Amino acid sequence: MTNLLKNKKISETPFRKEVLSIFTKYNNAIPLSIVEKELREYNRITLYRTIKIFLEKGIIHEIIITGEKSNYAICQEECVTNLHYHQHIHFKCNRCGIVSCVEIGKFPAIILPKYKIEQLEIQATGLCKKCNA
Amino acid sequence: MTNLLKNKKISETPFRKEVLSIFTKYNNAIPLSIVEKELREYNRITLYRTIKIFLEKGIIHEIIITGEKSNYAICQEECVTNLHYHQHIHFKCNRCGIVSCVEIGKFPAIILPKYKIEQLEIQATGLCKKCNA
DNA sequence: TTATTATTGCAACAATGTTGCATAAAATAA
DNA sequence: TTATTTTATGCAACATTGTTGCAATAATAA
Repeated sequence: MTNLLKNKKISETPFRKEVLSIFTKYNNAIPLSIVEKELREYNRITLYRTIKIFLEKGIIHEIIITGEKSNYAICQEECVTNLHYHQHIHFKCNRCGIVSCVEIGKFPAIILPKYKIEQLEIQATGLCKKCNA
Repeated sequence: MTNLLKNKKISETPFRKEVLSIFTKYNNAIPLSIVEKELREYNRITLYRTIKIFLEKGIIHEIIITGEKSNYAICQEECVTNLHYHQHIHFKCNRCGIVSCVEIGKFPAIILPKYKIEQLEIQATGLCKKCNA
């Protein structure tokens, strides 16, 4: 995390640092609306561009659960730019509403005859650890 | 398919029949832009409302592959309204661009300790049957 | 055929996202 | 450190996507 921006070769500006710190603060995925609330003041356009470049550089990744707004979460180290081969599934809790990346022991092998699968994304909804307790 | 609209208890209008026939014509998922192209003329608002009610009534379902526009496909019979427990995965071909529902023999069992999984959605990208040949 | 109910299309708006360009700030070279 | 180059920011303006109230119209039920 120390100097993630420089590592990814993008300029370190106060705004980008602030947005990054918001993502690091949460350990689950968050929608843009939460980023906006955390920023005391911000420029809409700059925020869009910041999100865009963070996505491009593999700093964050986007999680779209059908019927929900986009959520964003910090990428783990194995997340190479533009090739998000997740070893986790994306989970949305129907009770608390939190979207998170859940590590999974062994990723299921899906075999489709004659197809070539390059990327796999698994999304689940239900009750999270806390809400299921 | 004969009288799907009446079965789902929504009025049968010329426009709805036309939109439905477009979805039936394709045997893969299609984005709104294709529906628009197939309709010689249409009202934007009515189309949105038609898609919305088709989704609500379980006539079509929405497929959102990260980074892509929404695609829509006719629901199979097992698709009960509001509870799309797919026995297929959603596949996007990186070469021809087509999004489709691919039937899968046995759905993988994903177990997350302490979580309760209610719905599972699996998305894959790669090369489809045709493009991989 | 008539009465009731639901759909359509218009106008107007709201939310979300993009682009060109001048200014300001950050990174790099001297 | 300063000067130069490169990149980011903010404004204005626009594009796309989706929504709502309401009057007119069409579909269904009686």
